Order: sequence, then C-alpha cells, then structure tokens
Amino acid sequence: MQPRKAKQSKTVSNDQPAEHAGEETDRRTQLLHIALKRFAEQGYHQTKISDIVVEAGVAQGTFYWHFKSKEALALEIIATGREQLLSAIGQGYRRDAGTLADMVKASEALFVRLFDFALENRYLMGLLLIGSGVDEPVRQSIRETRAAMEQAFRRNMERAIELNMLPGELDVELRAALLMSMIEGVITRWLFGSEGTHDHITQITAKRLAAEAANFEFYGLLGQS
Amino acid sequence: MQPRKAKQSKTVSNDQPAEHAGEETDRRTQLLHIALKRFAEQGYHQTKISDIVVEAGVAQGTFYWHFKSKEALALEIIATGREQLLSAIGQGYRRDAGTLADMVKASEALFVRLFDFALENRYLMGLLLIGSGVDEPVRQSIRETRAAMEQAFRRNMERAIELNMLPGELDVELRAALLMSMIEGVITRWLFGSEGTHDHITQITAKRLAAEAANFEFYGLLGQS
Amino acid sequence: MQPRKAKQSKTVSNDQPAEHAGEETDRRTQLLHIALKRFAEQGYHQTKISDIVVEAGVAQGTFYWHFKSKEALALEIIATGREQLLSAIGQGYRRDAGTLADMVKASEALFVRLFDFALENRYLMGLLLIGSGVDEPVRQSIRETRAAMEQAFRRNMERAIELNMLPGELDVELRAALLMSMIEGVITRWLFGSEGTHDHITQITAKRLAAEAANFEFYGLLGQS
Amino acid sequence: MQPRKAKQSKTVSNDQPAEHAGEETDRRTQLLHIALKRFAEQGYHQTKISDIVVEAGVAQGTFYWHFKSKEALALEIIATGREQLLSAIGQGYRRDAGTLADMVKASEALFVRLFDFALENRYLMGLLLIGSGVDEPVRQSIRETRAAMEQAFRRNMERAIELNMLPGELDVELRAALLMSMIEGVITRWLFGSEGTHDHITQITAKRLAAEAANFEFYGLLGQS
DNA sequence: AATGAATGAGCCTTCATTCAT
DNA sequence: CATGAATGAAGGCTCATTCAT
Repeated sequence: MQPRKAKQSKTVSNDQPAEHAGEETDRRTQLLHIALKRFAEQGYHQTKISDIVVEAGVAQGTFYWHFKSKEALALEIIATGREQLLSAIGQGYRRDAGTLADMVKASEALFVRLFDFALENRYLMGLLLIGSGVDEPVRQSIRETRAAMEQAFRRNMERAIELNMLPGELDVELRAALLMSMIEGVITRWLFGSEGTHDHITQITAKRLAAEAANFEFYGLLGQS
Repeated sequence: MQPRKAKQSKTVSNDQPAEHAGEETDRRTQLLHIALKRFAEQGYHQTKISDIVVEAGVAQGTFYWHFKSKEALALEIIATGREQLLSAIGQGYRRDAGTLADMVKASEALFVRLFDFALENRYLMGLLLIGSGVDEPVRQSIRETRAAMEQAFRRNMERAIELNMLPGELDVELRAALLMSMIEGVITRWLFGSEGTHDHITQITAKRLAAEAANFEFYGLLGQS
Repeated sequence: MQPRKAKQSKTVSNDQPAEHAGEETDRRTQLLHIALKRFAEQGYHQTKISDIVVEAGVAQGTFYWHFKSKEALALEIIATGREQLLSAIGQGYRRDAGTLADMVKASEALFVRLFDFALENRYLMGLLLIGSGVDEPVRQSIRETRAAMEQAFRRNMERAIELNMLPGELDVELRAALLMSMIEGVITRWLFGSEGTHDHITQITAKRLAAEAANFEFYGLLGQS
Repeated sequence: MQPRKAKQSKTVSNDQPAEHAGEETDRRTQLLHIALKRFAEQGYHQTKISDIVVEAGVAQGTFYWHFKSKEALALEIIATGREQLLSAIGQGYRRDAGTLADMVKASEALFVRLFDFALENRYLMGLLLIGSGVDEPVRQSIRETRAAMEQAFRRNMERAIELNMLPGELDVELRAALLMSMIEGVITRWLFGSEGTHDHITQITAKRLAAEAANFEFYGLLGQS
C-alpha cells in the first residue's frame, strides 16, 4: 500500500527528452523530472511541493503517494543520478600502454563523455554542482557523489602512474582534487555561466572544451610544446 | 532613527580574532560575525535569526535595529568581504620582465596571499565558495564576487601574455576559468574537506599548496621538467 | 452494488479464535476483526485505514467496498458487541428467594460471566472501556452500551430490593453507578493493566476476581463478617 | 528568546474563576486555560491550535511562542494538574487511632476534598478521566497521574490496616483498584453524566456523594448496620 | 539601543475517501 | 470484489519581520 519505490527506476536525470510532455511516462517519473528541474533551477528549499504538483497537474496528496517526503525524493534523484554519472565516466585508461599523446587523447575522451553527459543532464549537474538550499542529508549525498567522481579521476591517475605515463612522485590526491575542481568549475560555467556576463564559455562545444581541459591537465598554461 | 549601516563598517570577515568575546566590539559587528560564522557552517537558510540573537545574547528585535533584513545582512557581509579579498590578491605580476621561473614564483606568491587570506577568513570563504541555501539576490552577489576574483586571474594572465611570458594564442577566458575553478576547489577542500574521509589535503600548509598549484598551473600533470 | 451491511453479521468481537488466520472467514469479517484489534490497541484515531488494509493484505479501496466509512465500521463493531455483551450478562437473580449467601453467589456468578466474556473479547472491552480517540458519534454509541450494562446491574439491584434482600432505602441509581464503575475499572486493570507497574491484578483468575468483587459489593472493605 | 516555561507556573486547572475574562492574566495562562477547556470538551485531537488561538484572539504563531508544541502544552497541563490534585487529596488518616466511625468519617472527608477539587477543576478531571483523543505520550502522563491517585488511596488503606482498623488479610492492591475505579466512575458520572439520560446523579452534592461513597466503601451494598 | 511578545503567510505532511478500471 | 492511483481539506509548525514600550 504505497509504492514509493520505482520498479525499474526509470532514468531520471536525462532531462532533455520529452520534458514530461509525453504522458506515456508514468506519474512517478514525471514528478521526478519536474522536481529535478526545479531543484536545479530554483534550488531545493525554494522549490515547494505545490510547485511540483501544480506543474504536473495533480493534487498535493499525489506526491505523497509516490514519495515518502521531499527529502526522500531528492535523495532518490541523486542516487539515481550518481549511478548514471559514474557509469558514463567509468571507463578510464584501458590501453595497457601507449604514447603520451595517446594518454592525453584518452583523457580528452573521458572529458568528452563527461561533458556530453552533463549536457544531457544539466539539471542533475546543476543539483550536484550548485545544489543550492539543500539541507544536510541531501547535501551529504551530493558530497558523496562528487567524492565518487573524484575517485574515478584518481584511479585513472594512479593507473597512468603504474603505466609509467605520469611521474611517480605525484601527489595523487592533491592532483585529483585540482583536476576535479577544474572540471567541476568548467562544467558549472559552461552550463550555467551567467550569460549576462561576457562569458563566451557557454558557447564552446563539448569537444573543444575537452581538448582544452586535457591540454591544461597535462601541460598546464604553458601548453603542449 | 535606525543606523542599519555601519559608520565605519568595521572589518567583518576576519573571523579569528576576538570571536565576539571582547565586548569592546560593538553589537553590530558582533552580530555580523556570528551570522557569518553560522552562514558558513550551517548554510544561510538553515541559520535562523533566532540562532544569531541567542548566541549574541540579545533579543530578536535587536537584530532588526541593526539590520534591515536577513538578506541585507548577508549582502553586507559579502560586500565587505569582497573588498578585503580583492585587496588581498590585488597585486599581480609587477615586474616588467623576468624568467619563466620568476613568473611561476609570482603566481605562487599570489596563491600564498590568497590561501593566507582564506585561512584567516575561512567563514567568508565558506560563504563564498559553498554558499549553501542562499537565495537569489545573495547568490548573485556571491557570483559577482567570484567573477571579480576570476578577473584578477585573467588580468594577470593577459599581462603575462603582453610580456611574452605566455603563448599568445591562449584562450584567456577559458584558461582563467580553469585556473579559478582549480583554486576554488582546492581552497574548499583545504578548509572544509570532510576530515572524515581520507583527505590529507586539509593538513597541507598554504606554502606547499601554493607551490603545487602554481606548478600545476604552468606545467600541468606532467610537471616542471 | 455494495453490501456494506453484513448478511449475517458474523460474530465480530470474539477476538481470540481464528485471529483472521483461517481464510475461510470472509473479507468483511476479517477487516472487522483487524479494525477492532487496532482500535483497542492503538486507539481509534491512531488507527489508519491503511493500517487495517495492509494487515489484511488488501487494497485501500477494498475497505470502502465493505464499509461506508471508518465511523460506520466502528459503529457496527460496537453495536454487534453490545448485543453479545448484554446477552452474556443478561440473566440476573432468577430465584425468587434465597439467603443472603445465595444472593452474593448469584452476583458472583454474574461477575464470572462478565469477566469470562471480557477475557474472550478483550479488544471489544478495550474499545468500550478505554475507547481512546473516538469522536462524538462513536463515543455516543459506546456511552449507550455502557449505560445499557449499568441498567442490567440496576435491574438486578431493584429485583433484590423487591425480594427484600437489600435495604429498600438504597439509592439504586447511585449504587448501580458505583458498582458499574467498580467493575469497569477492575476489568480495565485486569485486561490492560500496565504490566510495567506492580500490578499483580493482571494475574488473578476471573473466578477469584469475581469473588472479591462480590464480597466488596455487599460487604465493603470491612468484608464478610 | 522564547520563554515556553512559566516563571511561576500559575494555577492552570482551576477553570471556573474569570474564565480568561480578566485580561490581567497573562497570555500563557490564558492559552493554557482555553486549551484545557477544549481538550476536556472536545477531546485533544479534535482541538485544533487554531481553535485555541481564535478563542484567545491571537495569531497562530503566538501559541508557538509560548509553547513548544501541542503535546508539550498538554503535558504541562497534566503535570500541573497532577500536583494540585495530589496536594488536594494528600492528607489521609492522620489520627493515630479512633473508632470505626472515625475512620469512615476520615474517608468521607477525603472524598469531599476530592469531589470539591473535581468540581472546581472539572476540565482537568475531564481530561484525566476521559482524556479522549490524546496520543501516547499524553496518555502515558494521564496514566501516571491516575496511578499516583490510586497510590494515595492505597497508602491510606495500608495505614488503616496498621492501625488495626481494617482486616489485615485484605488484598490491598485489588481493593485500592476497586475503590479508585468507583471514585473515578462516580466523578465522571457526576460531572459529565449525560443529562440527556435519567441521571439524577449530576444533581447530588459533593457532601452527599462522599457520604454514600464512604458508606459503600466500608459496608458495601448492605450498608451500615 | 534594546526588548520580547506578537504576527501571519506559508510549507510539509497526513489520511479518509473516491473512482475508473 | 478488488485494485491502486488520485484527491483535497486540514492541521501542526516555522520563521522573518514588526511594534509598542
């Protein structure tokens, strides 16, 4: 008597397609999408349950048939999103060897996958990267997701060191933090850069962005010489 | 009948000294400090006016004699903090020429100034970098502050290009964004890294951090060769 | 299209046997039993329809096919219980004459019947005697049932006076009230006494209890001299 | 910043005088009185905070300035009432010896004190004896209060046995339960007896009621011979 | 400057009940 | 008979803000 748990956990964060237009998708999924969008756009606290249900065209009570609470909803959104995100960036340096250029290419490819994912899941990324107004349990879940992402970068880096493609004396944790920070920041600016300001970064393609980021990652400001 | 605007706008964000202990500091400043601390620690929305006044040991109404509203308070905190922050990192590459090593050193020096400032104003940095739960007007003010910071990096970079110390074809805006992101992330982890996890980053000194960051900035992961 | 009224109004309040285990008993009866149990255990308001249907393993809507409303259900439970209760204690002083000892014995026998009934219908008694959380219409029905019980005691008393077995100047109504109160209280403590406290009353047999009560009824604290 | 605790815990349950008419009494006390009245009259669950504040002519929020929650309010009412009640019936068989008649008189005096108290605190008694719709924590507090009352009767009885005024083989616990039940029932009927029915018990004076109860207590139905 | 009582709009959540299938 | 999704009226509580003193 009360599902409150998706059977198949339909994809949530892919927010572009159908935008809860096609009513063939079920209520639960619809509410999930609307909630994610508003959480990302107006912040968690600023999003009222009534906003969500009004947009969905259902009664207030309906929300609580599908979800235990606002917080449980947010937690589910993030958990689902985390899985998708991690699986999207999951594959790192597969090749057992290669040239430096190969490695840069591999990194670039990873960035492309990540940026593409971010573009298709901008609301999820907004929630994860900006996450405004969430309270502790949700914030915690977001933190964990970002930490998991950072771990992915770190593992890649360690793998590269094993392969002798990166200097062994690297402070891996710190470098992973630097890299992760860079990527988080660039995605934030790319997707949510206030177009009011002179940001032309919002116009760049994922491909180009990935190339620049990978270049910076390996060669720094001085660039590939 | 109501000031609500500091005569001298005593320094706010320097949160270490006096910790609203010495009662020689006035009410207004005391409230400002307490509010900043709680905004940074628990988030803006999560901080109730009643929390602030209880900690200050005054009545609820007193708050509204000193400040127009919660939002005005936050805005003032950020505006004051911005000035301090920008003046702390204001001086860039002064020398008209120099070797590459000089330039790296100069960048490192900038980072040291910034990290030192951050350490002494951790609550302010928490508000600026995490700024959880703030609503739009406040978020806007934070955005502007961070944009101003990024501009500082950008100007430095442009100056370096003028001096032929960095390749001219650099996409300055993007690189500044990457750099700023990196620095923001590293400060966040350094000051607020969940010590629960295996972050050893919280233990590093500002000096060391600055050196690593500058190295990454110029040479990337491959490091100074 | 909807019965909502039992054909045969199967016994409801006899709550020990079958405990809605044997599925030979029908839905309606099952729901009735579950509801009675929970009303007695957690109170009327505290018992949600969803609790009942979950325990019965049916859908929410099913409840409303069998019963018009929660209140109608409670009213039916009480009405059914009232009939059983009154028929259980219905027979009073049949003998046209007798000694004082006979009369005490007869009263004791009545108590035994009542206590036995209570033991076998503890949920019904809980609802009638504690009836926590019920709102007016239901409370009214409970009041009437208890009043009917009190009437039974009263009639017995009047009969005893007619037979010159009790002093004629007795204030029958008041005495009946005193007696009824006593019995209600003793049943409540016997069946629902918080075993947490030092109540050893919960351990006494119906027989013993009846003897004590009858003794007190006729002889008071000073006892049978 | 929030009292929520009476300084002097002004008398609460004495509900007759001034009926929150004299506005010299403070808000908190006024709310306490109104709440008690409505709890007794309509039940706890049925009493909405909005009922209380509307009757008091204040805003909804005002309630929460004075009390932490609806439940805390009820708990406070009961705790305060318990103290008053116990102090009202506190003095038992003081005389170290005396005749049987003395003892009956003493018991009668106790009943008079109790009935007088009940009459002056009918709402409190209603809450304690009927206590409809309260949920667990409050019910627990009521249970404890009634248990404390029963203890008072029990102690009196034990004292009487020590003085050889009552037979030593008495089952004190059971008899105290019987007596307490009797008293609870009689007060309930006296104060809240549905005048709709033929209850003339509602008309009796406290004095007369006490005499009858004491007589029944010691001599049972057969009466003082 | 400060107090503290009061305000009231607003939010989350509950739950009895309905209804199309 | 039964399902389960949906409804919507409440109700408790929060908290920024106001105001008379």
